[in-house]
Amino acid sequence: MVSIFNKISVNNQKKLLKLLEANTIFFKKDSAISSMIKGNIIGVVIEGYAQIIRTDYNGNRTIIEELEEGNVFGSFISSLNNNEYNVLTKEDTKIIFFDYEFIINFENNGYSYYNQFIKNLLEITTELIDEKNKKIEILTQKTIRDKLLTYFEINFKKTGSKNIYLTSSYTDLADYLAIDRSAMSRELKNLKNEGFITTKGRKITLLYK
Amino acid sequence: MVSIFNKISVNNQKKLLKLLEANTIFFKKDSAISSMIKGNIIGVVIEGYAQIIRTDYNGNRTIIEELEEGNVFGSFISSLNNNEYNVLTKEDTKIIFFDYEFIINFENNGYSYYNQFIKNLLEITTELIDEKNKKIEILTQKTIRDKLLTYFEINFKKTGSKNIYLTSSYTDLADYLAIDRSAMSRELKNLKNEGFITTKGRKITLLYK
DNA sequence: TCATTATTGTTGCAATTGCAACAATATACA
DNA sequence: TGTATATTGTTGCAATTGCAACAATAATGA
Repeated sequence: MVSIFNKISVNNQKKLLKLLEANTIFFKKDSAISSMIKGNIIGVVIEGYAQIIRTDYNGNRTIIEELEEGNVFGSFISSLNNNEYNVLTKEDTKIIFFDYEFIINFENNGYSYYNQFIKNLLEITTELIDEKNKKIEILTQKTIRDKLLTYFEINFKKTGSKNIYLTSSYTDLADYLAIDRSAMSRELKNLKNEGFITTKGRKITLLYK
Repeated sequence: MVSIFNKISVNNQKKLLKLLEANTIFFKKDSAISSMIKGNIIGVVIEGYAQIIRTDYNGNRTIIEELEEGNVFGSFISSLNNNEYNVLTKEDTKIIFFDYEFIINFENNGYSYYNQFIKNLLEITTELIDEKNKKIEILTQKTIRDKLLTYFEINFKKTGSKNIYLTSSYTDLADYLAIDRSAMSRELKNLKNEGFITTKGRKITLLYK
C-alpha cells in the first residue's frame, strides 16, 4: 500500500507537514475523534486502528470503514439526516490531519515533494475506491450467505490464505456486512454444517478452496 | 464538478494527452466498452452516458455506477469469480483512456499541466469516494423502504428539489438499489398510499419535504 | 401506422431475514 | 481470582423480500 510519504525523504516530510499546516494528534483507545472533523478535512492514520461507524435513527450500528495504518479518511463522509457518523479508535491511534481545501488550493512554487504528496494521495484514494467497490460488491448480494461468501472471496483474493482472521468480533463483522448478527450466526452454522467452512474462535477456514 | 482539464489551457490539454499517450475513442449507443479495459486503465467520460453493470452467476443484474460527463472509471473495478462486469453505453459516448501506471510513474520534467492534471484526478477520485459512500449509505439500509427514502434524501440534498427525475427506468433504479423490481414497485405503491410521494412517469415528487 | 419489444403494475407464495429473548462462553479488570 | 461485562450461540415468530407469472401500458422502429 502506498504511503502519503512515499518517495519523500524524512527531512522533506517534516517540511511538507509544516508547509501544509498539518496537525498530528494522538488519540487514546476508545475515543471519538469526530470532534476533530470540522470542514473539509483529510485524516491519515499513522499508527493504530479505528472504525468509521454510522448509527441510524433506529439505533442500528453499521461499520462503514475500517481504518488501519496508512488509511485515509475524510469529510467525504456524507452525513444525511437521521444518521450520525463517528470515528472511534479501537487502539491508541496517531492521526495526521490536513485541510483538504488548503492542500488543493495550495499554489506550488517548486516544491517537488508537494507534487509527490498529491500523487501519493491520488494513489491512496484510488485504492480506497477499490475498497469501496468491494464493499459494494458485498452489499449488493441479496442473501446473507452470498454476502458472507463474497466477503470470504475478497479476503481470499487479498491474502491468498484459506484462513480469515477477523480484525475484531463477529458482532463487528455483522455490523460491517450490515446484517443482523443472529441471522449471520445462523447462516455461519449452516455453512459449517454443509462443509463450506470451519471456525475456531475468530479464525474462519474456507474448506472449498 | 471538477474536470480533468480544470485550469489547463486548451493548448496544454492537447500536449497533455500526447504526453500521457491517451486514447480518445467514440462509442455508439448500446455498445460494450469492456473490450477496451486491459490492464490498469482510467477512462474519462467526455460526452454521453454509460453504466457499469455487474451480472452475477444467478443472472442478477446490478448497476454499479452511472457514468455521466466528467465521470471517471477504471480498473478499480474489482472482478471476483462468478461475476461479470461490463461498461455499457446508453448514448453515443466519447471516452479518453489513460494507462494508470503510465500516469503515476511518469517522471515529470517541469510540465506544470501534468501536476495540475494529477491534482484534478485527485479531486475527481475524492468526489467518487463521496458517491461510493452515498451508495453504501443506501445499501446498508435494511428495508426497501429505507433504501428508497435514503435514495430520495441523497437526491434531495444534491438537487435541492422535491422532484426526482430518473436518469433511466424503474427497472434500472431497482438494479441500482440492488433490490427486486416488483418488490420495489410494491413499496413505491405503499409510499404513495401513505402520502409520502407521488409519481408521474419517471418523475417522483416528495411530499414530506 | 402497426407490430414487436420493453417497461411497469400486481399478487400469491415460499424463502429469508430481523427481532427479541435468553443461555452459554469468553474477556476484561478491580 | 472472582465478578462484572461483552460476545457468541440458539430459536420461535412475524415481517419483509424475492421470485414467478401474467396483465397492462409505453416505447420503439420497420
